Amino acid sequence: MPELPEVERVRRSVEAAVLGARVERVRLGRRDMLVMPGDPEGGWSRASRDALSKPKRYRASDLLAGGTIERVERHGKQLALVGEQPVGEHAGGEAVVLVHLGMTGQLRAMPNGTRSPGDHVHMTWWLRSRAGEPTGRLIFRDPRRFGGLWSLPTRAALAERWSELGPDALEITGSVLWSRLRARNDQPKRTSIKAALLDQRVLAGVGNIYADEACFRAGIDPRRQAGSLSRAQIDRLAREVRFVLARAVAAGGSTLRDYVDANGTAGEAQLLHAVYGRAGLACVVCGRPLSSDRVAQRATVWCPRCQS
DNA sequence: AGGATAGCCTGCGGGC
DNA sequence: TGCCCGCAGGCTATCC
Repeated sequence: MPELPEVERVRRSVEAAVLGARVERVRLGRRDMLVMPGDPEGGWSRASRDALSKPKRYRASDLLAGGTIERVERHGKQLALVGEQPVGEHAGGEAVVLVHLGMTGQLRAMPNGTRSPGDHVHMTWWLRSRAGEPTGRLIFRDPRRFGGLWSLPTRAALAERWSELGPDALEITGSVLWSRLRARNDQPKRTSIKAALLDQRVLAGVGNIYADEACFRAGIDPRRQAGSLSRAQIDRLAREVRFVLARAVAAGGSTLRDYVDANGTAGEAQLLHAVYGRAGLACVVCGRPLSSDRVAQRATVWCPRCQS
C-alpha cells in the first residue's frame, strides 16, 4: 500500500510522537509478524512465516523494551525505530526494529485515554516520557499481514540490510538511475522501465502509483524497454520521480483506502494523480482517453499520445 | 535474465 | 438484503 510519500509521512508523525520516549513494555501479538536474526531468510515467504509460527525466543529488549527511541529512519518504503539501552547491564546497547508496512500496515500513536483498534494489532509499545510520565502507546496494525517487523541488533545491521536496496528515490539522480539501469557489463536492461522503477534494488521507494505518475510526467511509455531510453529521457524521468514523490509528501501522501499517518490523518496526494486510477478517462494534457493494461503484473495507466 | 503466474491475507465495491 | 467476483498501495518463490 504505502509508497515512499506515505511512509515518509508515517515516519515524521511517528517520530514526533515517540522521539526520546522510554519503552516501558511491549507486546507482540503474532509471533509470525516478527523476524529475528537467524530466522529463515527474509521472513516474507509463506514457508518462512510458517517456520516462524513455532515458538521462538526473543527478548523484550530486542523490541526496544527498557530502552529509549532515539530516531525513526526511513529508506525507500522501510522504516526503522532505532533504540538505545540507557541503563542496566546492556547500557549503551542498541536495538533496531525495522517496520515494513506492506499493503495495509499502519503505525499509530495512541495517546493516553484513547483505545486501540480492536483488530489486526500485531505489536504494541507502551511509552513513557523521559520524565517517566506515561504518554501512550505506539501500535503496529496490518489487516492483510503483507508487512512485518524485523529485529536487528545494531544500526550497522540496519545499514547492511538497507545497502541491498537502491538509493532512496527522493534523491535519485539521472546519472545514478542511468548506471543502475545497466547491468554489470554495461548491458542495458531489457525489462520494462516500469518494472525497473518498481524494483527496490534499482531505487527504493517507488510503487505502482508513483511509477505511473512519473512515467506520465516524463512522457515515457511505461512499457518501454528500460535500456532503450536515452540519457536525456532518464534524466527527465529521475527528475519527475523526485518531483511526484516530493509533491506527494507535501500533500500528506495518497489516501486511497487505508492509509493514514500515525495520528490517523489522511493524505490528499490522490487528488494530484494524473493517470493512476484514471483508465479510460481523458488525459489531463491532451484529452485523449487514457490506455490501461497490466505491465510488470501491475495495473498500469498511460496516455497513448503524451507518452512514447 | 526476466516475464508470467501463483500465493501470502483481508476488505470493499460492483453486479446480479 | 446477500452472494460471488474481482481487485487493491507490496513482495516472494517457482517455473519457463
